[in-house]
Amino acid sequence: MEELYNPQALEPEIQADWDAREVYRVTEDPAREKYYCLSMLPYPSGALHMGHVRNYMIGDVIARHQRMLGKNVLQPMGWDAFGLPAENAAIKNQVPPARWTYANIDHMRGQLKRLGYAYDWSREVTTCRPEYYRWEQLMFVRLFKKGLVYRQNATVNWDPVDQTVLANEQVVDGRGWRSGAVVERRDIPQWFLKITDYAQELLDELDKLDGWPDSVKTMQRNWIGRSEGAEFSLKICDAAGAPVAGDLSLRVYTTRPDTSFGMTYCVLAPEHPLVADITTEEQRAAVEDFVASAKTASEIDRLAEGQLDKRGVATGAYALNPFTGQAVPVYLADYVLMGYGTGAIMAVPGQDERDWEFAKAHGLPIVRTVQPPDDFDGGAYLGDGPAINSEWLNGLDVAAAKERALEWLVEQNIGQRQVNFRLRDWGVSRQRYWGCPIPMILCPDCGAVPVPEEELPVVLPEDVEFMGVQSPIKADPKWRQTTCPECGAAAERETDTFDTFMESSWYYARYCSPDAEGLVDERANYWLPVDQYVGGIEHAILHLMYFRFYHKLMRDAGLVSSDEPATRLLCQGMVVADTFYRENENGDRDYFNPDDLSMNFDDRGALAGATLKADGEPVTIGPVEKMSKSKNNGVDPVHMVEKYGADTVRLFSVSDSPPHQSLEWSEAGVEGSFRFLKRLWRQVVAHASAEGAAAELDPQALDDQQRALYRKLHETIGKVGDDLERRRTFNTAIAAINELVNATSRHVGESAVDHSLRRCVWRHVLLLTPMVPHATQALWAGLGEAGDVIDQPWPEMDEAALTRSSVEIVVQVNGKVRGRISAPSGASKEDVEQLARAESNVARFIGDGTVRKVIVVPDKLVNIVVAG
RNA sequence: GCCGGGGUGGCGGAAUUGGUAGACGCACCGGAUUCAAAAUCCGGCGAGGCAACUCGUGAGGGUUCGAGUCCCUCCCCCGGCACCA
Repeated sequence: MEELYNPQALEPEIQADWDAREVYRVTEDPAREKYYCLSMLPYPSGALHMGHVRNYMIGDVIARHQRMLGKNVLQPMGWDAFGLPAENAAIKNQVPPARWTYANIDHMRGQLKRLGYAYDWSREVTTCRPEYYRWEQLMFVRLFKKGLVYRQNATVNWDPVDQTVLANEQVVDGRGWRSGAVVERRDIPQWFLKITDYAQELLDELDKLDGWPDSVKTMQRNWIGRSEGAEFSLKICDAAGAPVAGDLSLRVYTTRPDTSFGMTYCVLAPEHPLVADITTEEQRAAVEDFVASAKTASEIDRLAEGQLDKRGVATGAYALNPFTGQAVPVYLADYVLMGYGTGAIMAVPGQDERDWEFAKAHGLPIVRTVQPPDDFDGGAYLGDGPAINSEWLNGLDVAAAKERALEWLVEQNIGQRQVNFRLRDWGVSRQRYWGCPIPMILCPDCGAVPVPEEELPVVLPEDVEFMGVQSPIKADPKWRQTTCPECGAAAERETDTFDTFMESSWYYARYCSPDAEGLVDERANYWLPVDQYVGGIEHAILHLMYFRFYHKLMRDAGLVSSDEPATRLLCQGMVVADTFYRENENGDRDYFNPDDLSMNFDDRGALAGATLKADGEPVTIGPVEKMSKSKNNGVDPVHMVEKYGADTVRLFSVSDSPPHQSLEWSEAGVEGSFRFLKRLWRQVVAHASAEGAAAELDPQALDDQQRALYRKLHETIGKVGDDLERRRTFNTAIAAINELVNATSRHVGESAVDHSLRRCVWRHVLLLTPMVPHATQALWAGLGEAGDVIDQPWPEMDEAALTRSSVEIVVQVNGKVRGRISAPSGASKEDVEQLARAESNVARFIGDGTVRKVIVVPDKLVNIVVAG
């Protein structure tokens, strides 16, 4: 065993050994309890950053701990390899997206291995490979046949110069990022998955996900946005309430049918199909004008410009309020969205803030139908109260009036109870090249026809010229042209590709049977559901919703048997760091990397200033922010591994804050972790060389001091296990181990029992193995122990070791600590009280006062309440 | 605006069920070692006070023998959603 801790020498050696023996490879074994620990797969952007390192450490600690607890642990890794950055890189570097992606994967795999993560690389998944995406295509074809897929027009950003669709992030200030042309909104046909069919189940089962953070569940609930109300029809009429030609009617959705008597107008969304039919001649020009302006200005643009005023126009038409028999005007306004409910509303300004504002802006009447409290002086009243101005509803509270109004609508046969969701169907078409081809054929006669299953996969050509304007498969007639599988006529392939969320919606299942002839095979049911999923909170809604949805699709296709894909979810915090910048002449900030700066500290050690090494001039210290390229505050993990070794980087990345909180990167902190490992190493080496052959410890032979250390050991075992498994607070687990190491180094006894005791403690470097697997392996071997640390059983806490003969009890007088006493463990209330009163300082504070009450918390605390 | 999570020393954070506030680490200070430095080891480290003590967990109030923890009012920060009828 080396005298000095030398991670650069020992880590690669241990990693090569793991690799050669494939120690993290697992197979299904029904006789053993399984544990599936999964971290969200990375996009192969080029190099690992600190965020990756910390994220994967969280999963690695859990996986390694579970393995030592005896479980059959699956921890896989793969690559979310399709996506826009590869296209951007292709343009910048003149490399085909595939080549750039595969090179990045090779590089990043090497980096992951250097950090020592316990992955089963035999199950690696790369989503841009046909062996992977062919099954995604098959699933899509089957979903199409099942009626869960449809094609419909949807709006995209269209660059009229480049003649291409742009992703939202490619639109800068309303212009195309390359061409600079003003981007248009254009409707083109796109593919949708019917996630809304599963809205209710996706909502209901959130209640069963006890192991998911509340924040994520709340976000999903809001996103699904279930609301209960009524849908009903109103007849279109003239201003006098007389019927118009064509017998038109308007259907509206409301959550407040109780307020129907207060309807003073109706509103249609600008895109509503009824608009053309009901608009009167006098209003036609104004309506067309409004519809055109509503199309150009997107909601988001207007929000950004603060234009939340209620724009709208009268159609000239009227609708008959079935409750009152009165005709109310029908307006058009862009505060009503075509995509929700029926795209039309009854407006009740007395009870709805948006309607109130519109009514005020357009001079429309307002009728209150719920009596507000006397002190209410606002506009629309949204609270509870008795119904007023509502004939047969008058006097009922909101809930009762809702029910009564609903019953009435059903009796009249004009409406019914209706549940609506905000959740939209999932648009999966992307007009990009670097994605999975959508396996559909567009036939002029038969329409959209799926590619026959036996012809899958539809392979995306990888060796292409790609300039970033036109997708190579859209540009290539040979790729496009095919024949219709149904009628045999000439037809064209769909040239859109899937949203990359499609690949990341089922990769976790593919890992279970990576070579299956199908999406998955029966092995999936051994591993699924995932026991612990780890990933960023930014995926709280989209990915984690699609992931749940796709699991249910696979379940309903008979592929998996569970209802939910993951039982426990941990969303890790960001890695953040100080920023440093100077303002340039344009008023923009030029950010500097900490590597290029000299830091100055004040008397108290706080960062007081920094200067650029290059010119010696000061820079401004900015706020602590997420490590990023744009803020130039990133630290290269590889550089850190070269300097300190993987174990130090691993240890620090989980030491300084709990996993779900952000971690402030501090090189001084990294050095602290490094110092700890060096200190541990020195002590174990000293023990192994001087006391190597110590006998097995006999707990009965311990004196008080020795027993105290032995107790500390077992307290630590208990705490670390609990922190790693239940609480997932790795920082406190590490702090506890730190305390144990400190206590052991202070233990100076030299007897044979002391030697045995120390040996017993040092064998428990096992507690650090999940965080620091290389160093603990070397120490384990150095202690003369055989085998791999990663396969040692997790230490068990000895309850008997925790017992104490006497305990220190805090004595309070009127809630303030006035003394400490030593009492036999488990002493009676009376005995403890007597000891407490006898303590001199306590006695002083009781003085002549009358003791009113004595509270005793056994073995912990006494509080003596004194009056006077 | 609505929803969720926070606010504790110079800093990151700990305090798990209402029971000793500040574990552990960083920074800093003092000492040992050294020709010297680095490294290492020992000690100190919330504020005020010689001390006894007093004060102290964003602000104010409350419940309690006892509140960082529970309740009410308010301020600030972070994240999500944002005309969803």
